[in-house]
Amino acid sequence: MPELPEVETVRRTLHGLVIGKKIQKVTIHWPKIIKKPIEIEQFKDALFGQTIHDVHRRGKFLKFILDDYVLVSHLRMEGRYGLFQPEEEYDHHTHVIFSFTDGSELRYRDVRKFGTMHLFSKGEEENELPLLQLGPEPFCEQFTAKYLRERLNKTTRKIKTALLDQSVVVGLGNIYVDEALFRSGINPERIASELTAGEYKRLHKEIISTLQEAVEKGGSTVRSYVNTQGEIGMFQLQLFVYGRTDEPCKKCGTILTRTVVGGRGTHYCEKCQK
DNA sequence: AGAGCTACTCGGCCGC
DNA sequence: TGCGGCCGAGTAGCTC
Repeated sequence: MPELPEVETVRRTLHGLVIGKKIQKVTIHWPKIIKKPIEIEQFKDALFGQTIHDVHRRGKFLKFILDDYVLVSHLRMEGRYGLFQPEEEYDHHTHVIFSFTDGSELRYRDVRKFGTMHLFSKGEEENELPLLQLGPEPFCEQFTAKYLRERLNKTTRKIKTALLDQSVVVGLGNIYVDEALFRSGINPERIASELTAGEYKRLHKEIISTLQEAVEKGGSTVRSYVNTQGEIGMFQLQLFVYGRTDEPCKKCGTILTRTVVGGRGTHYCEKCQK
């Protein structure tokens, strides 16, 4: 389940693989991945002859910057990209293939078929869904503790649910939201409006540092990798709480608790998080 | 009218 | 072995 650090790692790796490549053909095996334009022949026609000039990221979305278009791609839980040669075999989970004029192919594989692609004329993508209502990037100066507190101090939602809302701040998913709340000492079930200014300050700091450390590890120590399938992936990082139900807290030794918040499996320490 | 729910997408996987 | 239920990111559409 790629969140901001994983998507950023994929972006950096993709950048080195596909910049300058010109699309000669697009093959689509599962049309429902393509959300815009609805008519996939239009999608293919638009991409024919387009060169990939850059790969950007907005929240958990990848943006392929082409001559006249921007391809916005979301990996959802299991979407993966990989660069291949045409003679390499692919399985039935490979749904979209971009064939380049140099003979290589960028393939999109997605076991659950949840991923999406939207094609926009250049410049229109930020003004339409799915990018339109995204909140600030966690590393931009617009994302301050004051912003976070003012954005959430009237909501009755639980803090975890609010932080997963991409219109508040982009990039957090189920793993890093649990990690950031642990590091902040805040119980995920707390009502967002009931957090103190001090807690918002701590939370803001830990959201940034949790994501920043993961990006740094994805980019250096841990590194992105290309698996045996030739796909870009990332090694799992050291986590404090996510997926550690019934294991001891790394700070206090208390056995970690699992609950469900907003329909999401939630991992936390009852002693460290108040 | 804005906020907050629920359904929906999908298939691997788990438990009965 | 077969089957129903679960999981999850984001959006549409609903309710209040």
